[in-house]
Amino acid sequence: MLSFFTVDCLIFTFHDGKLKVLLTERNEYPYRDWWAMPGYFVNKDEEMEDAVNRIAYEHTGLKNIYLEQLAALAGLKRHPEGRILTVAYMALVRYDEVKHKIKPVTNYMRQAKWFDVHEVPELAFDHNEILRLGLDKLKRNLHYTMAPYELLPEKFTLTQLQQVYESILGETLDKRNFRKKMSNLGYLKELDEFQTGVSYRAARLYKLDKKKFLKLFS
Amino acid sequence: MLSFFTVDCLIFTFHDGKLKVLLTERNEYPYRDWWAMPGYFVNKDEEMEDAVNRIAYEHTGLKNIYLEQLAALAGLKRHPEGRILTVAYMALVRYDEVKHKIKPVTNYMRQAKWFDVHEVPELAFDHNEILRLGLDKLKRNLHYTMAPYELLPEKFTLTQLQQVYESILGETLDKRNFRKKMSNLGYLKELDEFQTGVSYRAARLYKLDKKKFLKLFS
DNA sequence: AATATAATGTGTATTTTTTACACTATTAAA
DNA sequence: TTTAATAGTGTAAAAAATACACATTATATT
Repeated sequence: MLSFFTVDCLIFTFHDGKLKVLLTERNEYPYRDWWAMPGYFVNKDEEMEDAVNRIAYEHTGLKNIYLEQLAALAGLKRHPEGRILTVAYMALVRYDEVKHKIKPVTNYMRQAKWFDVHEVPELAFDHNEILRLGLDKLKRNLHYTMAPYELLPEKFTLTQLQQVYESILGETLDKRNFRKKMSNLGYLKELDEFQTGVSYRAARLYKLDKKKFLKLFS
Repeated sequence: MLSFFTVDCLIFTFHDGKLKVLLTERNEYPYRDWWAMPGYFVNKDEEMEDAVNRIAYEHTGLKNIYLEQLAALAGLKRHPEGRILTVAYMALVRYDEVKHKIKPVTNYMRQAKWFDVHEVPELAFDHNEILRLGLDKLKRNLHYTMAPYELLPEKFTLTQLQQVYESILGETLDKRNFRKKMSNLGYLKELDEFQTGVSYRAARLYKLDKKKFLKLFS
């Protein structure tokens, strides 16, 4: 009737045209030296979401990030010392906002690293399964949620947006059809600004019109 | 770091053209006399899913039912005595298979009753919110899951199937278009059997071809 | 036997959405 | 000025979704 209680958090971002997930190298029994998703015990008087935000903050320096609950896992055999119930979340963050080179504030992990979601090694506990759940949920809800815009900078190009879609769906999309559809949806604001620092034609920047988006999906 | 640990289970079925949910009247502090979804503590050495199955069995007499996890809720203020983490599930059962008039095997509840999902009173704890989650998930996943066929008898009429869709979507559908689409999907087996016991033209019975369904959605 | 009742079962035309497909324009660097 | 790299654009065909109404059939009633 009583159980240990942890939260784990998949932290996704988008960088270099690819969907990435932040993993940490464990420094503690069990699964010492294995890669795992960030996670830890929920404090006695702490709300579960606050615990997730705390853990995400420790790894990214960001507060008030986008969170979705994925699942509760409570298998008696998850942990050698008995049941440790964990509630898994996924967080979406903008790569350009992340404070990199955060020094580990705890000693239960050594380093954190962004992995391409399709190049993830075998992880501690059931974390590969949780990653699958996260990717599935992203994919299933892609068309109804702001997820793509939580992964991208506030101002983004249509090519970047298409790459987000492609990396979540795991398939390539036709450029003309993609742009036609996005512009028909009507919730992208075309800006009078352009990409800078590229050595080829600069693409126009867009941003999400949240009001129109929400009007459409609620 | 330790928390009490319960499971709660929305049990849905379909009867008389309507989607129903099983609720119980509590006989215990807190929320004594309130209606609530079935749920109880998970035993120390019991898997979480086994606990859900146990609770569903106590209320329906059915084993091996269709279950989906909805969410974990762990608010510090859910329960006056402190945090009680609950993992909410939904179960789908066939009304014709349910053992009705099950006598309460426990004394923490008085009676159980099927409610039309749109005529549910104010419930104990956060159970109205969980019901919303369940209905939302049913709706969102309607087209990819076997949910409609878990709610209907094994052999069903197209009208019944359409009623399931309508009650989950909360809108009426065009009969001819619905039938055209279902038959195009190709996973319904048309049987040479007909409804009995009706005082009007008997409708043809169908059943789900699980193999074809799974081939399509995995 | 005739009639009333209640639900079953069926087709077509229109609109909307999705798909397939290739070249010119622009910018910066070499 | 040439090269390299990506941006940006339209049309035709196919598929899917929508709107819409009546004849058929089984039973119950008179």
